Amino acid sequence: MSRSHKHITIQDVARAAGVSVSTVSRVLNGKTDVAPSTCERVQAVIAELGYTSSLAARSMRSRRTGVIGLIMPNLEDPFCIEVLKGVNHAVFDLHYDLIAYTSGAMNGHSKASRDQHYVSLLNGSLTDGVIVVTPSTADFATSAPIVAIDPNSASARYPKVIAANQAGARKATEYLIRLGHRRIGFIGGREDLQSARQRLDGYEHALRQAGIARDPSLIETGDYSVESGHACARRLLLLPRRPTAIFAANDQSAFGAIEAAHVAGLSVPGDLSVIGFDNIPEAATYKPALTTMDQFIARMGYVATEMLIRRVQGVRLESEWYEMATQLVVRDSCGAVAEGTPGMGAPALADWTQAEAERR
Amino acid sequence: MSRSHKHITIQDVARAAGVSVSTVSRVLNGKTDVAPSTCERVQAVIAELGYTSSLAARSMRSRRTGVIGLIMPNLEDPFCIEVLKGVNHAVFDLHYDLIAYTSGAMNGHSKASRDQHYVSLLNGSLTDGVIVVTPSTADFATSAPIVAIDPNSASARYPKVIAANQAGARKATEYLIRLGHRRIGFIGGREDLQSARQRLDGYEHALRQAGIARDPSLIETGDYSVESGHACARRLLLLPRRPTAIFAANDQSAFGAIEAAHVAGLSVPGDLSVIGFDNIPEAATYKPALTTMDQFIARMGYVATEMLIRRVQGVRLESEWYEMATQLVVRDSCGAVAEGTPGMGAPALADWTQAEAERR
DNA sequence: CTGTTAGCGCCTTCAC
DNA sequence: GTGAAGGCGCTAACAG
Repeated sequence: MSRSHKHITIQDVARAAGVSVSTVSRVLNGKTDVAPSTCERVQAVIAELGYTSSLAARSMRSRRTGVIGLIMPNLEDPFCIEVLKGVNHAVFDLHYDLIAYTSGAMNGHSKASRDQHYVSLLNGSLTDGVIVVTPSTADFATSAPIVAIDPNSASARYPKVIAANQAGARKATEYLIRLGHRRIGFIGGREDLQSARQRLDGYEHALRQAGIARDPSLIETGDYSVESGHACARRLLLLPRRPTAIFAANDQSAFGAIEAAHVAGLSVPGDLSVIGFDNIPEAATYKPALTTMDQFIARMGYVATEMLIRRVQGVRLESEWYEMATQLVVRDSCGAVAEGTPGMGAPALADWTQAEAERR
Repeated sequence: MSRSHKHITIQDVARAAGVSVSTVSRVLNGKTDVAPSTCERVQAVIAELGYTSSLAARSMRSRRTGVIGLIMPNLEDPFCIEVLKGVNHAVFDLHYDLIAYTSGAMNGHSKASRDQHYVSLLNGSLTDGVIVVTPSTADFATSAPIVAIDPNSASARYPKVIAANQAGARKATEYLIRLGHRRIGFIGGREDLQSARQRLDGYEHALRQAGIARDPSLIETGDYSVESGHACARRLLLLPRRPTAIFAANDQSAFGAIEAAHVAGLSVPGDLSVIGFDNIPEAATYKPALTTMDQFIARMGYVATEMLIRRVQGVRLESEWYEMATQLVVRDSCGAVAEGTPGMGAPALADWTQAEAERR
């Protein structure tokens, strides 16, 4: 199988088969103008030598490489992982290859530096096109097809797929209202993301619709992390009149909020209802299982890949913009507001400080 | 920022800076023999044009590309995801770039076809080296450095990192024994994996040590999936004398086992103790939180990356073989065996069929 | 049908 | 210090 320790190239194949490199190249690319006998012989040699053409060389010479790139800001983020799964799936179905690219950014690499990496990949034309998750820039210097998932700016000029955030957030809030809640806290996310703003919109819209007065103190802004969810929820629960429900704009914030509730000695959903957004896999196994808005993240990845590959193949997209519908997933973290809910109208302060003290 | 729609190449930079391409190449690669003034000017032009050298061209010409590859068999697998995180982290710390490669395998692509992809990547010298997770082949036809994580065969000739599976499984089983369990079921995994066999070894070793007779009917072989864990546990629980505890050789099997227990109307850990292996993130949030052996998967990825990069840089490894220690993580899925545990000595059949019927 | 000839963008001698 | 020339592995015109 493996005997040589040197790269074996198209030349080696040509020599072994007694033909020229171009002939080998032809059979490699499935050109039809090759004599069957020659073709067969070359195939045999290729198989025997275990030769595979170099992506680097190939992509330098030809337009099409058959691989698409995925650029993700943060591999620790379940959202990205879900996207990755969906893209992976699509790439498989469509007979492409995937190269997932990350500049190792976990703690905020500078945007400029990340963009540098993006361009590097694109510029290299290593890939036929690229999917960018929550891009930090609205404008890439490249001619290669790009599709964005959950872009940060409405002005992005390339095709994008994004969830129906406004409608989803509205539905989530309405669900809480239907459960009898009137004081509903909101934990938002990174303000640079379009989706975060849309979810806040949806929340406010639902409240207005229900005739509930807007209370700015019920609106917290975090960064979509568990920690920030915890911190935001803590502030909410310390309010003179604490909310009976919290809508966290992503699942991780919701986890943080539930954590905070437990620290405060509040039970979920008994004393506090919490609804999330995303429906990441952990939501189903969390304790309590999280009621949330599914935005079908993996499917977003799948759709984005389809769009990209269509563009790569020169097909005009019927729409530059795909909106993924959302769906309420009812699990165990929300309940109807009880008549005499403890804490209703009083801060959870007492429980909290006691609980905190115990943790020391 | 982005104005041109054409790839801008080193030539463009050279022209704009009024120097030759070789000079640009020199400053690009930090050669010292360039006049400071020239260097500065070139840098400025590079920045202004937003130029980045093409990975494809670079990797074709020079030995070092500064990127390492990661080949994973299956993105749906939490194990792989964890490895990915660890590798990503290390790559960041060591100032390399990462290209994660997957042949889109979810449903078993043939091994041959996957290997084809592996070789393609390696052969292309796009990367300086590659990390392979649970490789399906013990022998790659390439000279590029490789490090394997959790290899399938002891005979693999390249450096590897693997958990102390035997010792870990022993500790897990001993823990169950210490809890008073005597009938301990085992749910194993893919037999092609070295790790799976080692875990079975550890289990049997611990039993022998404790003077517990070996009962082949207590040993089930699955494939590390939730479904197979469920199926295996079902068989175990249907035994004339069902086990009071189950050691599942990975966390997903353990989840499946817990599922099966619930379907049978058995509570965990009340009626049945279940311990896993891996400590994937879901283990902590599962209900009940899973007691398991931590094998520090992400750290395995980190270590593998360090080993690989050391090899890439020509440093001789002190050892070709890194064994990751394991550690017991006690959570809520195991309990002491109760005196009159219901079902002890009797199959769970009655409950089962009833429960199954209800699900229809 | 097949071989020959140009490069793709870049790095590396080797001159000047 | 800097430029010119050659070639990495491959594909895409051209010739035969």
